[in-house]
Amino acid sequence: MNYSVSEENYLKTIFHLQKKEGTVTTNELAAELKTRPASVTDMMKKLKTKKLLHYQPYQGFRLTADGSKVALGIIRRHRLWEYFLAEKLNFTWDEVHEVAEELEHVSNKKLIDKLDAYLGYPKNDPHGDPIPDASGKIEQGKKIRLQDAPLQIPCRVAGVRNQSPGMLELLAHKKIRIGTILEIRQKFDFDHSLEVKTGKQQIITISRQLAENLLVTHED
Amino acid sequence: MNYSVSEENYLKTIFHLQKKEGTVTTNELAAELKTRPASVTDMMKKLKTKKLLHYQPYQGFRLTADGSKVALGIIRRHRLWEYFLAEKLNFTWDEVHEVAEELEHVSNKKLIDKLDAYLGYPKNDPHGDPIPDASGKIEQGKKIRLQDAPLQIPCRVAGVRNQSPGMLELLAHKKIRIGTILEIRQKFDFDHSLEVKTGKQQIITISRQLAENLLVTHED
DNA sequence: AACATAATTTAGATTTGTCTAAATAATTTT
DNA sequence: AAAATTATTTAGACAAATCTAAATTATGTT
Ligand SMILES: [Mn+2]
Ligand SMILES: [Mn+2]
Ligand SMILES: [Mn+2]
Ligand SMILES: [Mn+2]
Repeated sequence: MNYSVSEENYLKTIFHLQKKEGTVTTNELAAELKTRPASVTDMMKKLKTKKLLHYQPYQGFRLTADGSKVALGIIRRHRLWEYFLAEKLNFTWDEVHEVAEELEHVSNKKLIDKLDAYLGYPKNDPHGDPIPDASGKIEQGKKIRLQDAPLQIPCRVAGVRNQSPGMLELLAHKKIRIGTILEIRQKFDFDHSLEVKTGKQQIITISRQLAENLLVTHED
Repeated sequence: MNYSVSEENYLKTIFHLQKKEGTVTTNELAAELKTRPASVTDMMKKLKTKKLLHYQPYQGFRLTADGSKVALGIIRRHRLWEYFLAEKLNFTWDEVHEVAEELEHVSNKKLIDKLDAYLGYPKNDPHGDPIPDASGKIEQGKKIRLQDAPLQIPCRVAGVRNQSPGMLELLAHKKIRIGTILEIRQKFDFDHSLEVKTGKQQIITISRQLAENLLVTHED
């Protein structure tokens, strides 16, 4: 019932990767965790014997129901701490991830549930990602890329797919944050750039690269 | 500059033990950490090569200045988290230690300093122990007469009000020095004598005259 | 289908932290 | 001072997590 820091980091990363495609490969996971494929194989064998993973050699892997449950617990802790750091300790949203990466491994249930209550049961972390509740249930607001959002309909920035310093710098410059309301006025086929109206009625231009990495939900 | 959870637990425990007596022994430390003497010896060698410890085989050990500095950092984190848990998350004072035992190992300086600020720079943890500041300085409690110290609470001999030869002879005989830890077990109204437990777990009797002239501070 | 390339696994080594059992040193008792 | 006891260290082993290099399996190309 208790997992090592290393096991937890593997489980969480597999959970995220398998959302994008059904199944995760050895090299993919090694790249994401900055480790070697041989190390991944070793860990996959271990997680399989613990029944947290479906795995047959050369076939890729995905979490079992038990594995997903463990992963959701880690993600809950990670995102609650991110919220705490941003909301209570005044960390900026690009600083919180690194610290939460360590705090997430303190797995005392009472601590996390009390933290949740103290924070007022927040629904989303500072990056707009949903926070699983105490039972592991996660609210999926259907996030789409700004690029794919309909014209003339206001939507709300709910997350980013990329947290590179360059991206964050650009967002800061354009004054776009989680929660910012955007409405696409026009799409230009030539360079796939967008002309967008902000909540403050300013007209700005958003490049294809940025529009691909901005996640929005329907405003309501 | 970064230490493992295990190294940190050793450093912190040595710091606490060496306060009671100048030097710490292998068995003492093994008992406190619930490990084996052989494991302690292994770790002592490692901490010595890292220059955190003074250690010669069979001679016991104590922290170097560097080692104490690291230990104080761990104690600062531990006690700040204890304060947070009690004050903000409504943990009771007997629950906080166990959780802080894990949180103390998240050693991000910015996190701890921001937490400190958020909590309003508390001076003491929920057990009354002083919290070291960001530079590692620890506030020593004010000196009171042993006679006026609370029962069942360990305190530290910090001075004497009287330095007559007779007093010093008596102190030497009872093996009481500056730094000795004493805990009052019982106060007798008839003659105002005290039954006191020493740091070495010996039970001794201290007369009214002596108790009036011994100055102690709250431990730690 | 055969070959080349890429992905994955295996074999064997390393580091960290722990353990048991045996050897050695220090301390206490006689 | 010798013997007995206790404390400490050493030797050798093990589990966890990682690595490199080599072997194996899968995939893509001609
Ligand atoms: Mn992590
Ligand atoms: Mn996040
Ligand atoms: Mn600890
Ligand atoms: Mn405390």
